[in-house]
Amino acid sequence: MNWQSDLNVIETVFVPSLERWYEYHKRDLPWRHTRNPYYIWLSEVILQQTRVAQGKPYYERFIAAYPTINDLAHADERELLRLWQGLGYYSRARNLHQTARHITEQLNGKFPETYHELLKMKGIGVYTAAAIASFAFGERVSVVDGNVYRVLARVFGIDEDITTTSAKKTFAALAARLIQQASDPATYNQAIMEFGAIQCTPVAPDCLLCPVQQQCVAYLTGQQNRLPIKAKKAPVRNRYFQYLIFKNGDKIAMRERTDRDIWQNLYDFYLLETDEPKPMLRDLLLPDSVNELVQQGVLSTMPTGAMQLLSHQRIQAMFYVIDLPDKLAGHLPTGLKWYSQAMIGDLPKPVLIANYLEKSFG
DNA sequence: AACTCGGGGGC
DNA sequence: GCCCCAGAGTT
Repeated sequence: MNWQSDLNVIETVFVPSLERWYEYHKRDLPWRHTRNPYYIWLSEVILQQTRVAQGKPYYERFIAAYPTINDLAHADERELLRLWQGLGYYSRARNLHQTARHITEQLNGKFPETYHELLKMKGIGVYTAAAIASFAFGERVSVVDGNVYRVLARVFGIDEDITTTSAKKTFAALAARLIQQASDPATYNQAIMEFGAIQCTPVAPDCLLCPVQQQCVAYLTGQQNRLPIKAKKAPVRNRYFQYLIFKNGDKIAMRERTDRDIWQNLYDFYLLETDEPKPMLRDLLLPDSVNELVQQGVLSTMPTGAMQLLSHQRIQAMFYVIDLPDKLAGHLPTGLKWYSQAMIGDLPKPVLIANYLEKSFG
């Protein structure tokens, strides 16, 4: 079935229907009370792959901590990551910082105002560029996010796999055509996303009260639960982290993660990763220098375990606390540094580590 | 085109 | 369990 044959009929009904629906059903969200491109940008980056309910408190904290892009540009990166802690995808925070500096220093503080200029910024891709361009500057460019894929796939009965490049082109072309019908591009873009989030939900969409029910191919053919089509993701990778937590008095040894891996620029402890579970400290193959520290230290508490589920990894961690006498405090493995409890509170940490610290030392 | 990058919430 | 969330960058 070719959706293009029905497009002319549907599009003139679909767009105004969504705009009307939005006017009545839209949520009152803080970033909807501004056209300041800096605030819009901040909200959009926070909301990438993140639910509104999760991102909202972060948005409030960020605009309080960094009221202007100039403030963000001059922020301490560690403090910024600490504010971002728990949101995940930490490269978003690093790119945010980098782009704030770029705009402040290279662009003389002038925020890019067009879709194409916005796309050049680090951390601003096709979705975010379209969102800022339309919301802040009124440009007639269409956003295509997860909500839009779902709504369009259902209403227009598109059964291409949305993870493929060709499908992305199909949806982008359709969205670009639809927004030509919009009375206001910003309102329409927000409307279709809000509609996907509230009405045309992934599971159990509210078709009975849907304003475009009679225009929806999926509803009319009973395919709401089949569309959109999406290829399954690769299974999650299992990883086993053995953490050695060196203590000296009230100080704990931590290090910044700098490898090309998860949690870049966040802080954790001395880590030995193994390819299978190693619940016994004595089974760990440690470097000689580290092993010597372990031998001379005191295993001060029972080892504890924890699991952290990411979207693409399942991390099973063991935590071994080792008390070091003063005379060995200067012999930490490379990269580790001593931090007092108060200092650790200011360090950005993965949720796995923050939870552990809270439970064991909080 | 495929991989990688977090964490949480809903069912 | 499984899916998805106002995606982007790298390989």
